[in-house]
Amino acid sequence: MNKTYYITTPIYYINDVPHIGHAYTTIAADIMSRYKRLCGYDVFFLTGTDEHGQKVEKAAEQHGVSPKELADRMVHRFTDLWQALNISNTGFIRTTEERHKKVVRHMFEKAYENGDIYLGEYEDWYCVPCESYFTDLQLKDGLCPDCLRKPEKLKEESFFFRMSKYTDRLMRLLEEKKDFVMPEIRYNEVASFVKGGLRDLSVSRTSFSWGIPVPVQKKHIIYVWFDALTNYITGVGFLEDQDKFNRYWPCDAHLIGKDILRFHAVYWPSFLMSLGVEPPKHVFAHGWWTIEGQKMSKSLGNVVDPYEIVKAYGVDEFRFFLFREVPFGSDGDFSRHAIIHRINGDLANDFGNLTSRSVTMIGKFLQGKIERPEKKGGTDEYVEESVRKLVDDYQREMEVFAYHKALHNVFEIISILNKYIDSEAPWKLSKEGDVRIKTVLYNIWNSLRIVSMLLYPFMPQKSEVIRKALGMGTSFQEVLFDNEKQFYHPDDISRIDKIAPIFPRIEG
RNA sequence: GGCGGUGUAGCUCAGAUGGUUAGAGCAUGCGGCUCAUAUCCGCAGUGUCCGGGGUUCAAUUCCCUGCACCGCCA
Repeated sequence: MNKTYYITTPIYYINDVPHIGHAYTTIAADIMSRYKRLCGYDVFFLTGTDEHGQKVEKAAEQHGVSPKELADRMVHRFTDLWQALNISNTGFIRTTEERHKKVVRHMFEKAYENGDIYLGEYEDWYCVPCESYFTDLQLKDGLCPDCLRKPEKLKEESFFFRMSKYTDRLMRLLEEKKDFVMPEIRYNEVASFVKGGLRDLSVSRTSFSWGIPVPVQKKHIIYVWFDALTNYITGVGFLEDQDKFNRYWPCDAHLIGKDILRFHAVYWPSFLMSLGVEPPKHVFAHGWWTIEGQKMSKSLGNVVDPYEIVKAYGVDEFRFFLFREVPFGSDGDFSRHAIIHRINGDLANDFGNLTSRSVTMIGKFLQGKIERPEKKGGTDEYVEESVRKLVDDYQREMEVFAYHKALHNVFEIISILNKYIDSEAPWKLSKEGDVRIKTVLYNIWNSLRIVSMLLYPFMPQKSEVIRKALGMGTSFQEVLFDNEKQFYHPDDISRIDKIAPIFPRIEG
């Protein structure tokens, strides 16, 4: 394998309780990873946890343990969830790991040698729960604009990164690569931000100690972004395994929420420029979920626990819903009603029922075998051509993270198949002893096999079940998209027959 | 305050270098089939395409302006 693909999620703050937002980004990355593997890529998929900072330090104090102990305890909340959600990450990084600290120190030293780091003084308002600094102007009636709690006034010595120096180079990067930031609306935001000129960035703090000390002056702790973002190069072996690093870097895509766009699209590339490392190819910022029409917040108590959704509706159903319901990149609303509606409409009625009726007919009319077509007629040609075209469209959309459009194409195929069955009425062909029934069921079988592959990145488990129901002995993990998207006659499949509903309707 | 976005059927949205009856899904009503998970298929709709003005033979689509909502920045 010589084609590689490297995709990341942000590293999640270890102190957070994982919610639908964390799940969303991670599933999105998993979908692309699985899709790229199908296409024959050697995929590196990195996620992890950000474990430094004042909040962890304070929480540890409260629990009477060391910050590292606390982190060790908390990290399972994420790793367990990724297992429950069927996340196929190939790497997991924690910022407390030695390999990471080494890279952060190296990056700092390099920048220092370049003259990109200097000692200055930092004065601002700091909100502890949000771990964010605000200027006077940003405060809302003297309170933190995010959480409306009272911030602390801080004035301290701090190291600064000379980001201002990189304004022009970033501008050039943006002009040369219009898809550096996706979707377009986010690109525009970043471009206008950079155009306004970049200010130097405070990259150290003396107000807490849980973090990576500045190499030249240990009382300073390297501050969040200079530490956290670095994980993306640590995770693929920077300084440790140069071959691996060269193999995967530059990263194909950093998937993030829109709230951390600036850090990824502006700070991170400028850090890399200072280090003399290529910037990533794409940064994709997605939107936010509201819950039952309301903003998700701890105080409202409406934070959605992904485990509960999975328990209530199923992993694949949840994964599917997130990307079928809303264009990837836009905001969306999660509601009980909406997910049930999707499951019943798209999965049970359209797709599940199509699968059921198809395998039953193959069992009943062809004794569970797929025969070679002998005669064409009706809309046979149309179906095959449509599938071919829609598969191409699907691939085009997947390439640009337009998951919703990709899924739209899949459901277009499903709709065509339901109509095809209706118009060709295999039960009638069977009764009349028309050999074209072989052709019709051959087309349905092939189309369905292809559809299950197209849905595999979104619903890995259910797709395998369907593949098996279609008599296939191999799993999607051993299959190549380009081979599998063809219509072919299978000669070594097991007998196909009626199966229990794969997506039962949810009543009530 | 600066920059950008959005406003189209009951709901969610698509759309047209300006040109015959403006589309899809869902929801609603009626009809059909029986292979299928009371599933599927067909038919039927309804729209001041945000308001106002302009350009044009012709604008919902272009321009200006107003209103509403949203995002980024200060």
